[in-house]
Amino acid sequence: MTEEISAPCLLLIDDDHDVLGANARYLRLNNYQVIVADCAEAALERLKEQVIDVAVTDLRMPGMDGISFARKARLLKPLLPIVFFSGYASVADVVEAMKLGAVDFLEKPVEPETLLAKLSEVHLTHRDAVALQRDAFDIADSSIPFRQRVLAYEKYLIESCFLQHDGRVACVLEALKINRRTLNEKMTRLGIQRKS
Amino acid sequence: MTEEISAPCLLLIDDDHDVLGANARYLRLNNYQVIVADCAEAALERLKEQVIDVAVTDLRMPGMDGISFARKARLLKPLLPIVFFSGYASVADVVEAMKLGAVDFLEKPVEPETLLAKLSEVHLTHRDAVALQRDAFDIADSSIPFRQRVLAYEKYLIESCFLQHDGRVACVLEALKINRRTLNEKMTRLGIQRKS
DNA sequence: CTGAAATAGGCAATTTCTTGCCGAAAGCCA
DNA sequence: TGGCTTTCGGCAAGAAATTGCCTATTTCAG
Repeated sequence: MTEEISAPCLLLIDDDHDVLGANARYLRLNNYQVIVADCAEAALERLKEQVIDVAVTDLRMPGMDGISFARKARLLKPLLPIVFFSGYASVADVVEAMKLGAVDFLEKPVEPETLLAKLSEVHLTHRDAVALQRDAFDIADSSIPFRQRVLAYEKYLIESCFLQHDGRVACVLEALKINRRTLNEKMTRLGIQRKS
Repeated sequence: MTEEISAPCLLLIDDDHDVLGANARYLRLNNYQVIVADCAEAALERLKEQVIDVAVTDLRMPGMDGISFARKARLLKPLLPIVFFSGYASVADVVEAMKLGAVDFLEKPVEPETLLAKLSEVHLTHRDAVALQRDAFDIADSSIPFRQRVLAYEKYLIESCFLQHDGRVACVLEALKINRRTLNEKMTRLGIQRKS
């Protein structure tokens, strides 16, 4: 397993100090290392100076809003998972946020339990097919080397094939018309784990 | 330039026949080749048998809804740009749709002009992805061997990189971080011709 | 037309990938 | 438990890809 055991580092952004404090406390109790910021500007500073695994931000804040924050954050950390929450989000807001690569958009009031559940989901799925597809297919980022992209694509092909065939190796071999040893080799090389 | 002059092929899905017909007419007048489907099931059939550049679907439909459609469509065509529209979308709906790779989510009523504008935007930003799909995925109803797919992907990567860099080999080498000899070898093997 | 810069390709050494063979481990059902 | 099926991995030969070196060809500005 390549699971990291260390506490994931979370950047929590909310202009409401009470909510911010309460959520931070709850998450700290649940094995998160939480960094708080009460505005987007401060959050960007934290982002520059620390290694952050995931950011959770309010949409509407005085000063810079969540969308603008995400836009700037993307420049700093292209792959940072960002979770939004807001009480009065329009469809356009949500679309914009998701286009900026938000992993989810929660509606206020956000129960700490919900947030926690969401975070562990993020932790689990972020490396999954979606991220892979991004590596393999995102033309916008032209800075990814050829080899890396091809490998990401191979990984995506194999993983999606496993998904489609319910994890049966034999079926995958048949579908991809690939030698079993080759598949095994590639899975080892690409770090693909079979999940039941 | 390999610009295609042919009309982009659009798959329009809506269970309301009146709206469907009206939009289809309008788009056809504006140089789109429009294929209509009044339910998701029919749309999937069209997707299997035809080369589609972009799909536009209602969210709420009797039978399979837009989200389920997108989920299945993704398996067939990983890169198909899908535009959703709906009158009463919840935040969760929009999030789900965007996670499935929707390029946008419009709110009903959708003015034909808005849709048209959105489509040309999609056409601009997804030109490359659509090209890849043609080369690497349209042939692929999952029965295409692994190796063949990877080669198609490599070919796409190289060709699109040449497009982006105006045919300059040196720039392509730099962008893909690849050895010149390797690039030449691959181009020979993959049958890639440089065009000025 | 001329020379510099960019690009292509032959050759060969080296590296990497593929894959058959065989035995072992894991999972499953009666 | 015992046998059957599925999957995995070490080993090694063979196949394919990578890449440096050197030279030929093409392109382009002056």
